[in-house]
Amino acid sequence: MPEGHTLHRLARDHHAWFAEHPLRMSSPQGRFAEVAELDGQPLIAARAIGKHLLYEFKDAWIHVHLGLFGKFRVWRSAREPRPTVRLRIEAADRILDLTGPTDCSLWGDDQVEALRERLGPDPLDPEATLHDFVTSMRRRRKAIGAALLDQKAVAGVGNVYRAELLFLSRLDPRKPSRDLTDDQLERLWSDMRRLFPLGVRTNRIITTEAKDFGKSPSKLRRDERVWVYKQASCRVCGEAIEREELGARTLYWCPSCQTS
DNA sequence: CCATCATGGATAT
DNA sequence: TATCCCTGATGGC
Repeated sequence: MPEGHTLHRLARDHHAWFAEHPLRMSSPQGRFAEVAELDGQPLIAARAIGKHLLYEFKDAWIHVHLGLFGKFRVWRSAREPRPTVRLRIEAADRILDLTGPTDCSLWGDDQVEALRERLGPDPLDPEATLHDFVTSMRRRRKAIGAALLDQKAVAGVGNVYRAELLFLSRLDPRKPSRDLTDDQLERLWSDMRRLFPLGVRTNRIITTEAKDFGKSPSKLRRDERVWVYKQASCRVCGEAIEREELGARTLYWCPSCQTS
């Protein structure tokens, strides 16, 4: 679940549910007990940058990073938290439980600023530009397949979108990032600008065209939503999809189509 | 019941 | 590059 679109969707929902409400804040598991210091304060805003989620309060932030396992659950009536719940946010009509995040600690403005500086352009940030992206990608010495996962290069891309973006551009994942043409970088950026908002709206990663299946995007089966990620054979040429480690994650790609 | 796997990333070496 | 962390769904026995 957690690529950039997930965090932006969470920020949107949590903002709608909780902003300006005084909230109960607790950490039943105890690992991030410090969040209870904000108990009773109103949430000013919830927002996402790349794969990071930030809750803004008057004098502090809560920073959430889901990692691979982090998950939110929402309840509409009272219930005991499971013992693994690391953050519980409670308003009058809703309870939000967070399990398994790598982080949900209290942050100051300086840490938030450092995070912003550390991350590359986020395609879901309206102020990010193609120029930012091109400049950033041209600075990398890595293969494009590794650079897309590097949050300092571009923020929010995860293993699924990486595979799909490379396929949509028919790019060889091993091509050095800095050797991509202007057109190739522009295609990557415009695909992210197009697909990530769709991911936020549907809460799913969809890179195929729903109309090709005669369905609405939300009706697509899991295997219809993507071109290559965890697929056995290529939708376009029928060749076997390869899987190999690149950038410390399993990359899925079509060696016969992705030669640019 | 147990092993395996997962859309991530920090840190040590 | 290797190691570690965090949870829970799944599938094989």
